[in-house]
Amino acid sequence: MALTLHDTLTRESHPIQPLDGKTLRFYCCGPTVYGPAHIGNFRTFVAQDVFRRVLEMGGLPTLHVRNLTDVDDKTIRDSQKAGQSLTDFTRFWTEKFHADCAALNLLPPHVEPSAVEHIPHQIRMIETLIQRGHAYAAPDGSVYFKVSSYADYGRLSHLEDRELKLGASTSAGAMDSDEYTKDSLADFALWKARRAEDGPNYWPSPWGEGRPGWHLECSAMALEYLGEEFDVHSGGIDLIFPHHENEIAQSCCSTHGKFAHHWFHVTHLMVDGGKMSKSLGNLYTIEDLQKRGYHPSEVRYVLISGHYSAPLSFTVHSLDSARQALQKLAKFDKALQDRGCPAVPARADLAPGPFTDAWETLNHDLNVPGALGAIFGTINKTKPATISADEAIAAHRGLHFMLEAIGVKLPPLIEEGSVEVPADIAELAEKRWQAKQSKDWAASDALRKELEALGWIIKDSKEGYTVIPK
RNA sequence: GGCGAGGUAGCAAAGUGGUAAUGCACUGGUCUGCAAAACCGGUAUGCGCGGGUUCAAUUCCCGCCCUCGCCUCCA
Repeated sequence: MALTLHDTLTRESHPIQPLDGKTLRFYCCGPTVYGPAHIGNFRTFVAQDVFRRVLEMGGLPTLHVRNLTDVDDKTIRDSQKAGQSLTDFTRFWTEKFHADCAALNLLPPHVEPSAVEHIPHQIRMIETLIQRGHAYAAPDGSVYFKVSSYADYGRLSHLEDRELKLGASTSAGAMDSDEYTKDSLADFALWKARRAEDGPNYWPSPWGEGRPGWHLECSAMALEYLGEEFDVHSGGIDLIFPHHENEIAQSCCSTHGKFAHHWFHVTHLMVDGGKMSKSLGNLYTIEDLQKRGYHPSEVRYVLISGHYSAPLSFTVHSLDSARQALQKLAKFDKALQDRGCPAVPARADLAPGPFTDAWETLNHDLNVPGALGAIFGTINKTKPATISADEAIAAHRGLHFMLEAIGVKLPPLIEEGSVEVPADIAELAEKRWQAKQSKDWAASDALRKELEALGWIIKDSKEGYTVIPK
């Protein structure tokens, strides 16, 4: 079964088939490591992770490249502010990013190149662009890409004649002092001349000391690890313009290839009805949510619960909903284990089985929410206690096939003593048990209500009771 | 102004030219001293608004309203 995926460039869905017939090669724009990534950033990385998992579960090997932007205005500025070397500063945030990725059950990319370690590659690309007449050095030592030299500029974003529209934007960027030496406002920097405020962060180049522009690193590293043409390029929807447009221009003008054949863009996570952003202060990190008692697996579940192409409304409450949904999955798994299924089925045994409709839905433009609906549909009509042993095994393997495809790890069941009960709650619960034993129903019920008001539920059995959070 | 996405039950969110998945929440029943869990059932005559095409539209077409994103370095 081939995955079909919408392509930003053609605005149509296409089956995903590897250009080389063997391995699906794709590039994802990675994080700028100058602070903690927020869950909006992670929506994109999670969607890319699902993309990769679906291909691999479908039997297609992948080559996944995702860069680290560890040299740019923000990393340089904030490392200096922190009094650290750029290397130490970006290493710290890279490690934090990796920890968050692991917590979210993201598969590590096969290659994770660092921009600062590929400056020679970027310089080589600039030299080629200058030789071919697509770039020029300005008097101050910066180098710019000449947008007018590339006829197809704007094809991805459908933004053309951009200069005519300048002024419509409220951004102050265009007036930045950086931009003074450009021939045209549309031109963008390939190499930025050293500035005093960059401190020790500059590198030698044929045009003087400086550092690479942001857009260039992705073109250079994609070329290095994926070649002149590769299958899919992905990122957040806001990168379409100018970042991806610029990448296309740089790559197509410096090589003989067509660069990425398919563009996969993920729409933003919405919070408070708008885009989550640092400047608006409505930004959540994984750590923020962990402090509020949520597990990253619950965050992942929320992030995949909307289709990647549509805005997804995030609320803290949605994490509670995710927790219950995950419990439902875990309970189904437990019921199948009670029928003799292994805790973790062998990967080689995984097959969609009774979850085939969910698998088909997932392969239709990565429809995770639709697939989740189909998964629960199958669960609701599959009664572990009454089906045959073979059916139980098939259901178990199918469930785990789907969980692997969407990257969901089952949580421990809440009833299994995974939550610590505070001493005062335990004491109240014991008092209620005593009241119940002496058949003092009034006192027993009063204590139950009291505990419930405190957020705890008593679950009685013949031998005793357990206390679980509400 | 240009380009793009979206408006489906309390919340979230799929979907389709043939009469609305799923999760959470809520709720009725069985069970239980009462609960919980489990199981059985219920909860949008309706899919932003107004027209049109059609035997049939939430799904196609036209117009309109609203929300959101991008328009130079934001996933």
